Amino acid sequence: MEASGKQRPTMADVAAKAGVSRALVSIIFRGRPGASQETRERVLRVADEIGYHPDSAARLLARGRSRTLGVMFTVHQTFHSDLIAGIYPEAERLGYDVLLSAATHGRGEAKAVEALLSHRCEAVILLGSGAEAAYFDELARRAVTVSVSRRTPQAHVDFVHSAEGKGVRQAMDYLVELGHRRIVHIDGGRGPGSAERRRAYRAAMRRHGLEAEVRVIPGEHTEESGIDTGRLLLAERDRGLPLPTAVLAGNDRCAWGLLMTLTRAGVDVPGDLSVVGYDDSHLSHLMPIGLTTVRQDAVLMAEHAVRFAVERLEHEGAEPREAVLDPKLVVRGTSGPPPGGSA
Amino acid sequence: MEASGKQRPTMADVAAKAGVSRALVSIIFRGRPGASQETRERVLRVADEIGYHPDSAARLLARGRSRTLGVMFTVHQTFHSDLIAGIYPEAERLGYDVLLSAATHGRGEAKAVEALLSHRCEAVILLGSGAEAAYFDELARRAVTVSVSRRTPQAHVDFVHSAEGKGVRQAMDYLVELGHRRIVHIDGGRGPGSAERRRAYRAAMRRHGLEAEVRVIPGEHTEESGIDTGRLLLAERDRGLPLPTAVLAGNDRCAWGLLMTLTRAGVDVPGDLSVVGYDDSHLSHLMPIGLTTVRQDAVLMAEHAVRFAVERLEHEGAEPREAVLDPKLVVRGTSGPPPGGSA
DNA sequence: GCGCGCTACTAGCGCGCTCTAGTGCGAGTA
DNA sequence: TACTCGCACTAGAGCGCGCTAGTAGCGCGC
Repeated sequence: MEASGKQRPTMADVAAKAGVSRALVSIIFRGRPGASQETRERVLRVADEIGYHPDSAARLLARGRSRTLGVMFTVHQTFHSDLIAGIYPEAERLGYDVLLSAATHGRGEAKAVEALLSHRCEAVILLGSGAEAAYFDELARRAVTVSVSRRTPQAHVDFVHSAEGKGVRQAMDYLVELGHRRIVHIDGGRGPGSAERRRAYRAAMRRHGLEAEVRVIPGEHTEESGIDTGRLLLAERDRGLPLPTAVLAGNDRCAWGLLMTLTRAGVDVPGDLSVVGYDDSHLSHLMPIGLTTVRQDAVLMAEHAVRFAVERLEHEGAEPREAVLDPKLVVRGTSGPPPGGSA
Repeated sequence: MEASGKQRPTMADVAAKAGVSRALVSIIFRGRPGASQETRERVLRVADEIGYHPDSAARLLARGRSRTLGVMFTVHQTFHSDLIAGIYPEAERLGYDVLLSAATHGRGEAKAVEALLSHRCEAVILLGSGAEAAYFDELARRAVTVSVSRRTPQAHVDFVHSAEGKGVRQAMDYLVELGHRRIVHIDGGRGPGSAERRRAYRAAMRRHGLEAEVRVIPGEHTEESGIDTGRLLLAERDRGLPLPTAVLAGNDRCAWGLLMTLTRAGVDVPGDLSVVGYDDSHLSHLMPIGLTTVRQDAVLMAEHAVRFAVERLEHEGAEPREAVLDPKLVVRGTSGPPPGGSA
């Protein structure tokens, strides 16, 4: 057990010790027919004894295919964690390996993706990528590419996202029905889905005859953004302006920041103001009074993404596809009728 | 651009097109001396033209060393995100690649680690592992192993963690000095560092002559745990029992859940009750009034972990080491004097 | 002219595995 | 007996690289 004498045993070691050929060991480890039951058991036992574990790198090099999916995600994006949790089981079910690479501050998406590609991922699944169509296309030339959440219609890759419009519409209809009129939207800037959500918000307001009340506050998909907006609204209130009666946040993280800020300042949610999020990331049902939010089913989205990738890999020449999942409004504790029964 | 004609170009392609040998291309891509400036530029240009990118799998197989660090983390653990963000730059600085593998519900640590190992990671960095000493030892035989946050003294691996005792002591001294006496601790169950924190809490209470007030509420390092505790305390209050004046949570996530629950129920933090977290994960300064917490410097911890791994890899036979970083109490908005000036 | 050192480059083996094209052998068939 | 067939197993090429041990060519000193 010296610190660094870690000579990994190889197939040849197993073969020698079991008194068979290397090829047979390979057959056995791949679970192919062509070995008798006894030999199979003996070889596996020997392998276990000497601590043999197959080497993916060599395996992956030897067969042309790597059967590996690369996933690019952004650190601290809670919804990405939900997606990752859904990707693993589906990939495993289909016999694929998963490699993760994170984009962080100082390590851009491109770098994260490059790492995946250089490890021979056959397909890349991008979670909430902020890249442009040209980049998607370039990527598509190198590997099967699936973009989750971010839709860039021009690009020649698979997309999985939810029908942002429908989600927003449900939320808006719900709020209006409760009597809200002063409904503000914090948008997600260049974040995935933001443009569609913003557009749907505007459309819904118009449809309900509330165009005069339309107000989009620029934001991001971060807690900071919600906090900033909270401060902004409180400052306005202190200057005598009325608070909105409902806020549709860009995503759950933003809603959360807003909620914290307002609640701490004594604003009663949902008594004084309703807050609706977007994503239904695992945080939202954790909030003590659950967050009313538009649910994107992370597991379903993850499964679609994996399946798209695998199908494109296994059936050559398939055209890129798009999965548009129906989001669903989940009413929890942060929403209710506006103060005074109507705005 | 057919969907799946992705024949990656190889070194041989570059060599042929540039009219040099494969070996020279290799030299150039490794940045070794032995090629003239012009040839270097020409080859790189050609490589770029045909879209050549080196293949890690082959590279890794060819040189014995993979120069790859594997990182096992748990999905949804915010602090792990902070650590990951710190690991990348340090690894890159030292010329190492990083592979991530997540443990999720249904995909245990062992599985996540196995994936890393099979991709030939030379070292494994475990973030907040819940494994036992025996597992660490077995792992240590297969690869250099560094455990972050979780300390298991018996095991023959490197450890990076913070001086839990010191951190808790600082927090407790601070609270007591403010006049708190009814200080409750929500522990982290089997979570990393919990045992030490619990012990330190008890010791501090005793040292301040408050053993009669010692109260440890069993918990976990999750938001749920904080929420549950919050409900428990509120229920007690409703039955006429006094609230504690301060709560030392197991980590920030737990503190957060508690904070949400209490705040929503109208408890004034820090007026009625102070809350202190642990970790200083990026959430804590995001809370509208920042969370008073014990700061573990994620970046520093990450750097230590990477350096430990690399040093063990490059200097054979080095003995396992332990880095104990000093945590530091960060006083923000969730703590203050107890109601009435003293408990 | 010769050996010397230096730079610029090449030949070819081997990393640990997969996979195609086999070989040997006993049972079944005519 | 001669043959085919199927099963259990093996030989060996090759995946894309890294790397050691070279070679070719050139300027230099004597």
